[in-house]
Amino acid sequence: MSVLNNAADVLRCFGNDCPDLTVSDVVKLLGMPKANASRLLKAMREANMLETIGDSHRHRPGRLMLDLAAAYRRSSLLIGRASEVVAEASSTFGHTGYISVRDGKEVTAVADFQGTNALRVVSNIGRRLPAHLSATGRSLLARLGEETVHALYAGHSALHDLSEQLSKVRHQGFAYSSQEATPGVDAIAISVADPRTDEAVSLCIVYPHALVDTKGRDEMIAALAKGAARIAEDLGDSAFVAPRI
Amino acid sequence: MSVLNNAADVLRCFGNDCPDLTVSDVVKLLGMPKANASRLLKAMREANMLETIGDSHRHRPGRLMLDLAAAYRRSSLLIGRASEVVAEASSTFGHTGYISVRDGKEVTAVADFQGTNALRVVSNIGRRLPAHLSATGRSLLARLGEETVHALYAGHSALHDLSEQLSKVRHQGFAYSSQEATPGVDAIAISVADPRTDEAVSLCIVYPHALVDTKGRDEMIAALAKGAARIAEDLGDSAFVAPRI
DNA sequence: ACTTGAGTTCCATTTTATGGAACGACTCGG
DNA sequence: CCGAGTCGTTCCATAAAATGGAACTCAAGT
Repeated sequence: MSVLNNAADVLRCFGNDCPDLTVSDVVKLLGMPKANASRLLKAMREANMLETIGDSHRHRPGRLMLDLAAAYRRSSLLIGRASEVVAEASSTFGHTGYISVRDGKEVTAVADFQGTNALRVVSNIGRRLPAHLSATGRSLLARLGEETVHALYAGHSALHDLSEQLSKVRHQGFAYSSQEATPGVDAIAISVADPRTDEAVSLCIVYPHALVDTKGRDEMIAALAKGAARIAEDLGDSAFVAPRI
Repeated sequence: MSVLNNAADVLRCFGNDCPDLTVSDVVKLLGMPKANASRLLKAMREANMLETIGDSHRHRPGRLMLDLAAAYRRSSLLIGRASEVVAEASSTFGHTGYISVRDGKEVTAVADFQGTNALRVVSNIGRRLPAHLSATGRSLLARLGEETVHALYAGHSALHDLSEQLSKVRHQGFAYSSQEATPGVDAIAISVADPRTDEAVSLCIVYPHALVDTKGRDEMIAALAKGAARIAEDLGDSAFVAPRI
């Protein structure tokens, strides 16, 4: 089913900095004969996997794709439970929260809860980030064994640093970052898993560095920790480490 | 490219009340030989369009699909502008807001903004609703010509009622529903379009009926109307009707 | 009018999908 | 422990696709 793989490759092109695609974009990005690219996009259009923007030749994901992320969320008890916790914490503290999943060396947010404070971190749902460069990602990587992480990041220059960070996360029970991915933005993240389905998600709160002191941070960690601990207990996540602040 | 169509049909199965699919579900729903269903799901799995839940035979949309809704949002200036307006209104009034698009006779939310009030309407992003049964849908249908609506709803028993409702919407410049789709929930919706791309979106606020009187409702209409009017002006939406309260 | 670039269509060849049937894995009830 | 039922996968010859080079259209830009 090489068409399917080609179609998937096209969809993968809609990355962080590519809101739309033309036939020649696809030719360039995937190195495909343009006859194929043309027919492929046409077929994807007819299947509602893509749609053209206005009457231009630019394509974006089609209506069919709009509901799938929601279906993903609905398929997972774990995501639902985690969303309740983060929604509550986001509402209480006024900061933006996420639920994220890991996919190899990347993490993606699957749900977001906008903060209510005047100064808040803007949601970036649907953007893939390198797992090792964010608190969310590290909280998820920390769930993997030391060896698994080594295998995943074999040959990666950041492996040594990462290992140290992860053992700290494993010990603390939460991941923390201060102004790492974005200047002025701090994040806390706690992961929890559903052993029945092998899923792991990260509960994350992001907030402006200038607005929160250590005490405020610890209150948020405690709030997430409490919710995560209950989820871990209910679903039987024996690997869960209760955060120690 | 019939595989693509079959794959699209499978994805379409992830509707409102179907969080996951097995091979036999696909056989039943699509009337496909089970050999094909088995191979199709396998291929879709390998293309990351689907993934299995844990080690069961149940499938849900794959990681590849998670970012596409976000890519759709990013591809549209109109959605971005509309999101700003609704986020602001949602934050000001504390009620939940949406941005929705129409797809034939259905509407889907593409972005949502959770309310902050203790009693608020829970977001239902990614659920397809019949356009004629919601304020959001009617605000979008009202943009179509009378004839287009007739063609779209030809033979539909609700056509007569709908026509009346739509002419009211056209005249008022906004759509309103009280306890229509959900008991106790009211909604206001205003649509605006980008003539450059032929897109139309609906800006919508939903709120508990018991919490808002006519004055409060009119304030929200005014807030949405102001934002929508600015978008209409900036993008050149000449069909926009400024709401009269 | 000529060039350039993007997109589509054509056609013979190769590759892939199709679906009936056989097969393997698992569950339930006796 | 057996057999019926359900579910999913694999096999195979046939039928139906995708493939890619080249020709073609269309719309700028010079």
